[in-house]
Amino acid sequence: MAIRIYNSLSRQKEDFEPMESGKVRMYVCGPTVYDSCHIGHARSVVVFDVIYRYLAARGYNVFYVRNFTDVDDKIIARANESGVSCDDISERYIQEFHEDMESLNMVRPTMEPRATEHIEQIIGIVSILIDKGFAYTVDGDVYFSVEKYENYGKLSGRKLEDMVAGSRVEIDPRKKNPYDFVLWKASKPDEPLWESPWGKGRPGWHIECSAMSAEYLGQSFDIHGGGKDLIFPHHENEIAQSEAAFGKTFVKYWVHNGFINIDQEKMSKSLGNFLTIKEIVNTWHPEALRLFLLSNHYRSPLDYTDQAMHEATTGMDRIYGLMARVEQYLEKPIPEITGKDDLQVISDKTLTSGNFLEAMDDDFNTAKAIAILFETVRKINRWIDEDDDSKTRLHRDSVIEEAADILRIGNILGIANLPPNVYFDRKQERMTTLYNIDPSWVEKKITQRKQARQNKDFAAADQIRDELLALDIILEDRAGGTTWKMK
RNA sequence: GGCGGCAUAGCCAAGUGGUAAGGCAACGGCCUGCAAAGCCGAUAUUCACCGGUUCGAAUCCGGUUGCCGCCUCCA
Repeated sequence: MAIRIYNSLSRQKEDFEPMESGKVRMYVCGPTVYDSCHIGHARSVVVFDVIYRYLAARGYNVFYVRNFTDVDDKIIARANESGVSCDDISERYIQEFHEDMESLNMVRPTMEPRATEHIEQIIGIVSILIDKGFAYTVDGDVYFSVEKYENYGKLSGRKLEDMVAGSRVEIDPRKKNPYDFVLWKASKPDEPLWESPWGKGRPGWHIECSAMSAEYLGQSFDIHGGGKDLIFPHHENEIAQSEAAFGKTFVKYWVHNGFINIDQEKMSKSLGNFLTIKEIVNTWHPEALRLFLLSNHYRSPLDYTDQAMHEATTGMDRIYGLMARVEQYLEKPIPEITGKDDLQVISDKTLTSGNFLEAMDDDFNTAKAIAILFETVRKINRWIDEDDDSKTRLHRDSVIEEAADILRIGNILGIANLPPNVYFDRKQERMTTLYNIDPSWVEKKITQRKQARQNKDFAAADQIRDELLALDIILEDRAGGTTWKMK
């Protein structure tokens, strides 16, 4: 059973066969580090995180590169605005990016190279392109000549002729074709610069990815990913540069994730509807965000709303609620049940529940995978319900087996891997802070209510419960005592 | 103007030829002092609309309508 991946280049799903058997080389465009990361970055990064985890779980040895663009007009603008160096800006946002990634439970890529650390390689490729006649210099700038590369437009599905006709591109008289793009920019005052054969300057945007991917993955590699918006011009230009320079197929499978809207509106700075990862994670549990992001197919657009996050939160509560219940049922903590096995290889035989692998093999259908996860949750809840009356624990083995599946599936989706009490404690902490509620006061109320219930004074007990409910605090009377949670 | 995508229950959403997953919400039942949680049950004769192919279509083809994205920095 082969993994099938939708290839943006061929516009169809293809059987996945890596160039080198058992090994996958994957490059994903990382952020330009001039500002905080937003939910759009989160989606891209979570999608490829799951793809990475899944390929690893399917037994591939995955070499995963995600770059930082740390030299760029926007970084320079930021630096000049705030009177600090470009390095200060990029350092600061790289660090912030790593914090965000950690909060989202992201696996670190094999390499996280920076553009500025590969100037030598960039100059090397630009030189090759000039030597081969694909690039030309003007006043210290170097441009790629799109007309010289015959396949220009093959990824984005455009023809040069069509594009020039209805073009919105400003005409730069120094370019031979309006779609020629800059490989090397002559430096202006107050800009970072490097020595080059064409004078002092800095790399253009697209060339760094060609240079860094070649450096770590080779001139041909398996998977190149990024947001849909990067198809044109960024990835189109990468193909042109790399294939022109190296004379071989650049990438076998192009994978692009869809965009996020906020309340049905395109997210943009001008509309002021930008949501940073930090803002979201302050309000919602990071795993709820992951669940939300993975609940749609990765190529579809996805609408971020408070309601959607609420639903995802309820979903995570349900999963962790089940896990807590399993612990109670088996009288041991979850990690003991399964053993701690991060990214272990899984096969048809490993998983007993549903067709998780089938779902994921089909172009990483995480929505379907999540459905299987919930079906498993329901199944286990049912078994435990059935066993509640008996001392025989008839379903004990099945519960163990399928609870382990939940962890394995969760491990690939990057959710449900916390001990349940940690999840609920953190959630409660976050909520009580957010709502400004004192947990010890709640405990006091619960004790009062317990007293009332023991005295069969249910009116008083219910009054306390209503009082707490008014503050969005929900009580649950369980065998072991009353627990509470925030709505 | 060019290129591409989407339209499935109140909402979100999977499903690309064999008779509609899953989640949220709401409803009925079990459980409970009552709740909550959990479980069970009933919920789309039907997949924007029209036509075609087929024994059979949400799924393929043609057309219509509506929404969206890219073509400029963008995940």
